[in-house]
Parts: sequence; C-alpha cells; structure tokens
Amino acid sequence: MQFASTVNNAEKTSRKVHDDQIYDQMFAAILQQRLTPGTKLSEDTLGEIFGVSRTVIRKILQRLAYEKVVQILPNRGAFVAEPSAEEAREVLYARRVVEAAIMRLAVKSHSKEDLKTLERNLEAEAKTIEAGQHSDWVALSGNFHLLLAEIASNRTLADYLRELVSRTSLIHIQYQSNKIANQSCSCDEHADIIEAIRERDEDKAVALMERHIEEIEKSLNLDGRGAASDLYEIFGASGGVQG
Amino acid sequence: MQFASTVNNAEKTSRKVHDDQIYDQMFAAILQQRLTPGTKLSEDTLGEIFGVSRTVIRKILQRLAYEKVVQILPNRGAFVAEPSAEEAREVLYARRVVEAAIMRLAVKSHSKEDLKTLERNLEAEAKTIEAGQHSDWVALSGNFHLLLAEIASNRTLADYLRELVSRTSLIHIQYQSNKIANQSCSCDEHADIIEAIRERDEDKAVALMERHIEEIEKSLNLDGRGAASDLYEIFGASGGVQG
DNA sequence: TCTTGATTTATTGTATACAATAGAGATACT
DNA sequence: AGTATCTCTATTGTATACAATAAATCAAGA
Repeated sequence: MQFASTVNNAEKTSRKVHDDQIYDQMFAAILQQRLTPGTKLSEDTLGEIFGVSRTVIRKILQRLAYEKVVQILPNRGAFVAEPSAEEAREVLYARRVVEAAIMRLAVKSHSKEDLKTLERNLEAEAKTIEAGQHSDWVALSGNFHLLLAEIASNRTLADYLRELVSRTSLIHIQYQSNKIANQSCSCDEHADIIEAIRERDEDKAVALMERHIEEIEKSLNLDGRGAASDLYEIFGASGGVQG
Repeated sequence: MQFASTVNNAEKTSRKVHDDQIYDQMFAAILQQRLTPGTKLSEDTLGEIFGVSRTVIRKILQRLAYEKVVQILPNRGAFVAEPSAEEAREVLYARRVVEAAIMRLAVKSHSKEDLKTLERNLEAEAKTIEAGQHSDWVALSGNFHLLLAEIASNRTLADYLRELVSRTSLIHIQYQSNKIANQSCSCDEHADIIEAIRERDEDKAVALMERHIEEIEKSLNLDGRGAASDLYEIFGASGGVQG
C-alpha cells in the first residue's frame, strides 16, 4: 500500500533514499501500532536491525521527535510518544483549523481527476471495514485527509496536516473508547464530504469537515484520567489489592 | 533583548542548553539579516566558531532545516533558505488561518496581565520605530504575534506560528518593496488589535488580524520575478551590458 | 579562445572510538 | 526488613577518522 507524500523533500541521491526508507519503516511501524506508545527505541538495536550506524539512526529519531511521534529525553533516549489528553485536544483543535482552510482551497481548485482519486480511496476504506482490517482502515482514513491537502496544493498546510494526522493516530491508540461504533460512520462522513466538494459548496464542505473532526474527538476517551492512571480503572476504584 | 519561547523543550541538562544556545545564536543571526538568504553554512567553519564538533552543528542545521529557515542540499551542505514567491504566499495564507484561530482562543482566555504584556511590547515597538532601529522592530513585531500565541495556550498552534513568523522574516528580506511606508502603520494595527481583545470582540479581533496579515502581504513585492532574477531590474530591461 | 575531459581538492556522509550520564544492582548500615 | 549510598554497567552524547561526493582547477584538443 502506498500513501500520499510519505517522503517529503529528498533529491534522489541513492544514499538519502536509504535514510528515508528506514524513516518510513519506523513511521509506519508506529502508526500501525506495531510500536506502541512508551516503547524504548534503542539506538544500538535499531542500528543493528537496519544495518547502519547510530549516526543515521539518531538523525531519523530526531526527525521523528520533531514531528512529535517520538519523544527524546536527554541522556535517556528515544521513546514512542505518549500524547497527553491536553495535547490530544490541542491537536484536534489544530486539525479543525487547518483542515477547514485546506477544504476551502480544495473546493475551489479541485479537478475531476481529484474527485476520482478521493472516491478510489473511499472504496478502499469501505473494503477494509468490511474485511475488518482495522489498522489498514486507520491508514486509509488518514490518507483521505492527506489527499485533500494535496488537492489544496498548499505545501505548508499539507506538511502540518501530515504531522497532525500521524499524531492523531497515536492519540487514537491511547484514548480509544469502547464505543468504536461511530468509526464506521466516518466512512459515510467522508462520502458526504466528497459530495459537497463536487457541488463546490464551500461552506457546506467546511461544516461537514468540522463536524467530522468533532466526531473523531467525541469518539475518544479524553475526559477520564490519562492512560498512565488507567490502572485505577482496570483494578476498580477500591482500596488495596493484597489486603 | 529576550523574546518569547525561543527555546522549546529542553530539560535543563547543562549540555542540552549549550546546544540550544548555539541554535538561538544562529536563528537570531538569520532573522536579524546578519546571515542573508543563500549564504553557505559550512559545518567546519561553524564548528570552529562555536568550539564544537561537526556532530552538534549538523544536529542544529537539521533542526533549522526542518523549520524551513535553512535548506540542506545532499552532498552540498546547508544554506540560509531563499523562499520562493509561491512559498511566501503559502506561508502568509497559513498565517492567516493559524492566527485567526489563535486570536479566537486569545480573546476568550486572556487576562489583564496578558493585556499589559501586549501593551509593553507595543510601546517597545513604537520606540524602535522612532529610533529607526529597523531590525529590532522586525523582531518585536514578530514577537507581538508570538505573545498572542502564548496567551491562546495551544502549544501546537504556537509552534506552527513560531515557524511561520521566522519564515516571514526571511520572506521580508527577499521581497521587501520600496513602499516600506505602511510598515509603520503596522504598529497602529497592533494597537487596534489589542483594543478589540480588550473589548472581547472575537469577530472584530479576527477581522483586524486577517486584514493585518493581508497588509503584510501587500507590502511585499511578490508579483515580479523572484529575487534570483532581480538582475534584470537592477541593470534595466535593456539588452547587452558590454555593447 | 572556447569547450571538453581528467585530476585534484574541499566538503559532506557515515562509522567508530571515547566520554559522560543515569539507572540497576550490590553492600553496608540502621 | 528497610533504607541509603556506592559501584558497576548499559546507553547516550560528542569528537574524530575515514569514505564518498561534487565542484573547482587544470590540461588538452578543436
């Protein structure tokens, strides 16, 4: 599966590409939940796995840290990020803002070809839902938003959105509530958005998108204590365990 | 002069701080136009200047590159960025979007103390204009916007704005037109914005901010050929020089 | 004289060696 | 037994050595 704009800049020198391949693998591993929040990312280990020295691993970790997907603690090393509930709310607010702007641009400037691309993505989403391939669906769902950013053709906003989408994936992992029911709704919401774009109804498309992101936020469990304190819920609110 | 949030994360290990000091110096040098767009940033030279190895310089250059203040060309090295006219328009559009959102938050959540901070900054701006200290004014003017981001207390948006403001400084250097007259107006525009915030008139404050950023864009010379082709203007549109 | 090509040189890219730090574990003491 | 301190070890942070690349210089030919 190939998604939009995984690699950004990179004039294609054979060496640079190698770096980006490792980056892509780590990035994908985190978003597909094969690396879960809090996991230690040892430089030596990663170096051995990918057959490169710590030098190049460190560079990649710093990039991931800048994108807030990884957290680097001085003298302690790198860990898969564990976004707080507050950070989650910030990210979703930022997404509402950025995606509304992208939507206005996309509605104005989209071509028929763009609509087809969106529809192809939508079909793929539907298939993964039917097949119950959850992590594939998460990726495709994020990709829908990134496609819109590409259509809007504002590189700056697109870069921000890419960052926000990947952070949202991490947030989903940490704060997914049991009522995942309305995640399948999201597919319909995407369909409605495509329709509004086709009609070139800017305000409607923006409203739908804002509502869509609100739904995402609602589907999260941001109110209780954070994931770190979940032990209280897990073991019930009662007193001692050994007593 | 100390500006808002130059250093972001940095748990204060003595070593980490050292890195950030070098980063701050380079960042400031670029924004104060002591390093102009296109300047080569040699790793060896910078290492000698700051008394560290290339390792740490490379890390800093990569961070600056991620912030789009520096451009890294594979096997060629790092250069102070030379934003294109298209990039300039993108950045200013992104600013309009991000700052409108920040403004809504700031209007809602500001304290009296915040208003005083903004007014102190405004006074400092006025002084630098009187004294004709142009580069100081540019810095303070940018700082006004960063203060608003702090008041809004959405770290994600604040980080984006910080990046956008520094890129705007570079854009100003490359595309400043001769009609710098309305730059002094900006000070008044800031004053109006503070007033709207005090009145807690959200829509008015947002409208003023959007207009303010449009003014900034208007004051730039984005329509003609880019800075690279400026030689044509400089030597006139005529034919040969030697003939 | 201008262009084309090979050679040299300067600079970046990567690996590795060494230094500094933090955490784990052991030991001594209360 | 529990706590505090010390030592040791594993890992990160930094410097440096070496490899690879690109551009600058120089030479040769048209």
